[in-house]
Amino acid sequence: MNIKPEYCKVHDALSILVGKWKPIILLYLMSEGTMRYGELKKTLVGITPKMLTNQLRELEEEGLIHREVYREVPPKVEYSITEYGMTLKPILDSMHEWSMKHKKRKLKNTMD
Amino acid sequence: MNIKPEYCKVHDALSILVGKWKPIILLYLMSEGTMRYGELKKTLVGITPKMLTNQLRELEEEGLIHREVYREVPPKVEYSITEYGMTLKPILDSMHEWSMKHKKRKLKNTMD
DNA sequence: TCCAATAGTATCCTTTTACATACTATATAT
DNA sequence: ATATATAGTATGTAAAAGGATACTATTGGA
Repeated sequence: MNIKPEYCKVHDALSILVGKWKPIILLYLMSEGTMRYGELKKTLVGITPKMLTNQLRELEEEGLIHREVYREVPPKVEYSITEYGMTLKPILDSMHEWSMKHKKRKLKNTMD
Repeated sequence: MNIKPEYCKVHDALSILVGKWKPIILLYLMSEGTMRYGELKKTLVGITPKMLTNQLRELEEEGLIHREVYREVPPKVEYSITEYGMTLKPILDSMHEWSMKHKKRKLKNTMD
């Protein structure tokens, strides 16, 4: 265990999951296999196109998802989870399990 | 699995771990048991007093750590992990394990 | 009487995230 | 010729997170 946050191993895993929509995008792709841009946009209620593109690009840069472009008109782009992305599943699972067991939702969130 | 990030269970666990120094503070308290403010300050190289207090207060609000004030002069305050805080250990462990296995540190980070 | 030690506050500033809204390119079908 | 569908860009703003630096209260001991 080291001193600076960047040297903390936990920080490495955490940092690639941080982003308002990243975990949920990963979860969807993990369970759906493949989704088109528009499909994701419809699913992630409230996300702006800019934000969606941004989150997808960052996940892609990390090698967690794959972006497949079909050269058609109108355009078609499919996103899918990579094998590497799949390695995050145990982490997401442990968080999901923890939340189910322990998290009493806070008042400020009940209204959303 | 739901649509808005706040409804995603993973988000609950994630959100309480997010904060530049939170995971590392939790890890230290988990392994050391109890630490004084100044001890944490010395350990977390580069943290400002404001930031340290802020992170500690947020962890305390979540019930993850306990703050024990000794009414002495000079002041003495001890921080310790709570039982509830300890429930996060499996998550931190899974992240640590993942990082050890998979994370090839990126170039931009090697210089820090 | 003044200093040291501890656990913070107070203020101001910079950087990073996220949100809102409007706009674009292009082949096909009408 | 024009509208359509899709996957984005562009631009500007607001909110949250984090950083730098200086300051405070207390009191037992020199």
